[in-house]
Amino acid sequence: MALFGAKSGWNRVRNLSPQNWARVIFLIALRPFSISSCFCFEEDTMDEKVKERYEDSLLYRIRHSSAHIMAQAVLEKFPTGKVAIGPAIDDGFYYDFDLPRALTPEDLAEIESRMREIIREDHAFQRQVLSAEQARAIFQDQPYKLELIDGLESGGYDEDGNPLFEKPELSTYQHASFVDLCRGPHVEHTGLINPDAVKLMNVAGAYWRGDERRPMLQRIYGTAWYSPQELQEYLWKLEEAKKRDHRKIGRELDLFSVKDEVGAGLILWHPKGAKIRMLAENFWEKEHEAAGYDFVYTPHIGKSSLWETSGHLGFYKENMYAPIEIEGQQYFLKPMNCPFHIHIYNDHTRSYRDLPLRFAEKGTVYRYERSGVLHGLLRVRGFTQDDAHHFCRADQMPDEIDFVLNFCLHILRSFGFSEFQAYLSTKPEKSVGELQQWQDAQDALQASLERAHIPYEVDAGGGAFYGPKIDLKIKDAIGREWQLSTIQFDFNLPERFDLTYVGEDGQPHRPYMVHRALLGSMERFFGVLIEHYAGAFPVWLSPVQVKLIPIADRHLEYAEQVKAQLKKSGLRVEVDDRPERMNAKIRDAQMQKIPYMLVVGDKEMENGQVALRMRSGENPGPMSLADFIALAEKDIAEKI
RNA sequence: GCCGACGUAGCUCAAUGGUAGAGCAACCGCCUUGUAAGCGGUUGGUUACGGGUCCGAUUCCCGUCGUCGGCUCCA
Repeated sequence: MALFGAKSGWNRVRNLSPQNWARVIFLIALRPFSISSCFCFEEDTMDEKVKERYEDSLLYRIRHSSAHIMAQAVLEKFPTGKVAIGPAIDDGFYYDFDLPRALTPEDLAEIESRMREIIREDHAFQRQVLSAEQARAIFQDQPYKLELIDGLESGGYDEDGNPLFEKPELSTYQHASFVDLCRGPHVEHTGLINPDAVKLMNVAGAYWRGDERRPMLQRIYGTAWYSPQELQEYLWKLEEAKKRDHRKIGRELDLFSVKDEVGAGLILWHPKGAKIRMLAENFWEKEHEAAGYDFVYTPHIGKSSLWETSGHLGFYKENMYAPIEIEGQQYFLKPMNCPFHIHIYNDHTRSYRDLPLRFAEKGTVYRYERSGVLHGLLRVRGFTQDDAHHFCRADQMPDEIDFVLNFCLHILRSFGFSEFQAYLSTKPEKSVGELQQWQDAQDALQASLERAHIPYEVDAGGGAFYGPKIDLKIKDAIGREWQLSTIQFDFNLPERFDLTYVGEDGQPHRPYMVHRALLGSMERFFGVLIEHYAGAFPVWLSPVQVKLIPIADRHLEYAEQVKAQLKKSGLRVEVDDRPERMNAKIRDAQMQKIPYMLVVGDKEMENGQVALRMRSGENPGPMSLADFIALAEKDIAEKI
C-alpha cells in the first residue's frame, strides 16, 4: 500500500476489469501526448460495476474473510498474541496484532502459506449473535476485543464518530478454530476464496485506534482478488505506479534532489526541474495578470506580535519553527502568507470601489512536519505556495467565487488535468463568524460547483473553524486522486486584523476574505506533474524540447546551424555532440523523454532537412526545418 | 514523533567477523556510425555519522542523522 493505497485511492480504477486496466496503461505507454484520452475510456467501461457498493460485493467478503484467516494463522504461530481489528479496505485487507516480537518477511511468507492451507481446508464461516456477557467470556484474554465490546455495548458510533441510538447487535464469526468479534459479512466458506489470489504485502506499525497515545500494534497488509490473474494485474499495477515515482524520475531526469546535508524535506531544484518550474510559473503569472490579480512580495519572517494577532501562535504553533531573536524581538519563519497580504490591504483605507482586490504571490513558507511523514516532493518542510487572497464585498462574493473556481479549473486544465472531484466542507460546531456569513459563503461555493459541473461531495461540519472551503482533487493519468487546489473563506483574520472598506454609505464594512492556492505548492505540484506524465512532460514544459543527433562528426556543423535556427524560433535545443553512435544518442534522448529527436546525416545536410523521431516512437522522418518548427509550435500552443 | 525495514562508488546492486566487487555513469582512446546501449582502457568507496565489543567491525551492539512502508478505514 504505497501512497495511493487505501487513502488516496484507486477507487475507480479498482472497478476496472484487469483487462481494461492493461489497456489503459497500454494507451498511456503508447500515447504519451494524449494521456487524458484514457479517461473517457475508463468512463465508458465502469458504469455497470460502480452500481454495486464495494461493501456489498463478494470481493469485500473475500477480503474480510482473508483477514480472519490471516489472524488464525498468526495466532497459531503466536498463541499469546492479541488481536485488534481486521477490516477489508480498498484493494485488500489488514489485521492489527499485538505480538511478543516484531514480524519479519519470513514470518509473512510462513503466515501466507498457512493461510493457503486453511483456505483449502474449506472451513465454513459461522455467525453467532451473543450477549455482551457471552462475548466477554469468549474474549477474556483479548483486551482489545474487550475494549471494543465495551464501546459497542455503550452504543457504538457511526462512520462520522457520532453515537448510535440503537445498540448494535454483537456477533461473532467463526471458521475453523478462530472466533472473532465481527459484524461481518463473510464468505460462506473459505472455499470461495482462491488461495492463489491472496497475498500478504507488508507489515507496518499502527497505533491502536489510530491514536498515538495508545499502544503501537503490528499491522499486516494483504490483498485478495477473485482470481490469480487479477492479483497479478494488481501487482503489475503497483509496479507501473512505482515506475512513475517522482523520486525515481526526479533522479533519472536530474530534476531535483533532497540532501541529508541540507535537511530533510528541503528541496534542491536542479536546472531541468527549475526550468519546468519557471515555465509553469511564467504561465501562472501571465494568466494571473490577465485575470486581474495584483502581485505582491512579502518577507520570509515576521515579528511574533504579527503571528499573535493572526492567531498562528495560538493554533498553528506546532507547525512553526522556533523563533529567531533579533534585537530583543522574536521573529518567526512564515508558515503562511496571509498576515502579510492583509497588512498590504490594511496599509490604507480601502473604498468599496477598490474591491474586489486580488493579491497573488508565490510565497515560500516553512512548516514543521514530523519526520515520519516527509515524502519526496509531496510532503516537505519548505515550499512555495501559489497563494492569493481575495477581498470583496458581500454583493460581489458569489461572482468572485465563480471567478476563482473557473480560473482554477482553467489553470489545472492547462497542465493537462481533465478530471476533477471537489469536496465542500461546511461549518463545524465550533466556529467564528456569523451564521448568515457561513450560509452565504457555503451557498456561493456550492452554486459555483454546480455551475462548473464539478462532481462534489459535501463534508458537513468538515470546514475549518474560520470558514467553509472547497478542496479540489485532480485525477492523474492512472486514476489516482491528488489534492492540489483549495478555496477557503476566512471570517477570522478580517476580524483579528480589523479589515474594513468604506462603503457607499460612508461607513466601514468588513470585506469577505478568500484564501486560495491553485497548484497548492510548487513542490507538490511538480511531484504530481512528474507522476502524471511519468516524466514525459508536454512540449511546452519540457526543459529540453529538441535533441539534435548528428550521425557522424561531419554533421556537427550542420547540427549547430539547425540549433541556431531553432533557438531563434524559441525552441529549447541541445546538440548531442558526444563521440557516440546514433543509436546510443537516440536511446539517451529517449530515456530523457525529450519530445523531439532530430537526426541529421548526409541526406538531411544535402536537402536542408531534419529527420524527426518522436519520443512516442513515431518516426515521421525527413522534413524541412520550417515544417518541423510549425509542428512543434502547434504542439506547444496546444500544450500537448 | 512512534513501529518496522533499510543506508556499500554519481546510479542500480553484490560480498564477508580477516585489506570491498560488478554493470551503468564519468574520464581517456579507437571506431565515423541511419532510428533504443560499438569496442578497449582509466578513475572512483574512512561501507551515512559517532561510540562500544573484539587481536581485527563494513558485518555484532548502542546512539544520531537520513530514506522507505505505515500510523482515519472501526468489532
